[in-house]
Amino acid sequence: MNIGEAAAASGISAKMIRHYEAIGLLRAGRGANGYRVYGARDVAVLRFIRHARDLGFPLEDVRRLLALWQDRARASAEVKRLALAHVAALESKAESLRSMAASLGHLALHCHGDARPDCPILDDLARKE
Amino acid sequence: MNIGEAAAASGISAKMIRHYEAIGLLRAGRGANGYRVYGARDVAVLRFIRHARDLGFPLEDVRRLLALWQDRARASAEVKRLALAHVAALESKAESLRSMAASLGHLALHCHGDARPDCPILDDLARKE
DNA sequence: GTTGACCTTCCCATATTGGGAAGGCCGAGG
DNA sequence: CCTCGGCCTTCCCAATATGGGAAGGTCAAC
Repeated sequence: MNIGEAAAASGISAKMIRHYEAIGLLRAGRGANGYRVYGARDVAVLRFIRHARDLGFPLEDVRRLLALWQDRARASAEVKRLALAHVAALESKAESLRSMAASLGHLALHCHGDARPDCPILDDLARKE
Repeated sequence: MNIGEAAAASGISAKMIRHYEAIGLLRAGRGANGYRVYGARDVAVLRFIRHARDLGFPLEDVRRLLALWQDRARASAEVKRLALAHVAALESKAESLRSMAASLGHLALHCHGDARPDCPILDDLARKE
């Protein structure tokens, strides 16, 4: 299977597959013509990566998860530790965004939003502090 | 006032002040020695930028907000439009992160997290699909 | 007049994904 | 046999925002 087919099978673009290889997340065999060659196992790895990315894991975490996945003697405690740390990071970031949205939403509530120039949003951004 | 003092007064690093100037968000005067020179008005602009960044506005939005702020004939409708669009973007991203956290948290609930290798988290990442 | 704190510009790095150019390889159809 | 479309290769550049650090100029104080 060439890279295009592996991309279609895994849901990761060919561009990113090459990138993941460049940063050492994968290895790919090469055919006589220099083309990368993939098998079912490689596609499984790519899908694993995609699922981890879909959960927001940064690539460094993905690297560790892949290593754990491929280590039959792993302790699930290590996986759980990584996962819970990531959950905490996600929640923290979500809360930060939610808080920004709430602040700005509150300011917008008091903005007429018409042709007049008065605007509590700009007033707040211009506050001294 | 030199850049260091402007940085301290505005809460934006000197590094970023130079960057903002490089991308045309600000202009700064120069002294005879080539040093950038800032006044109270410049610091007010810098603070405006910082407040907008604190609300998560991307720099392109900050550029528009600055232009609106400095336009006495602005319509507050335009500011409100920008703000509400940003609120929607923030909420959408927050929801996306929250959803990831929930999915992963749910998986982690079912993971023993001990010395055994079985792990529903890895099983899920490795699912075919 | 030297020292230390400040300033300058320029390059590099982070993390992730994509666009696009220049060129090689392959299979199909004329 | 030749050509064309579609795939592959590598390499460079783009975006987000921020910071590190080098090499060198300036200034104020001692």
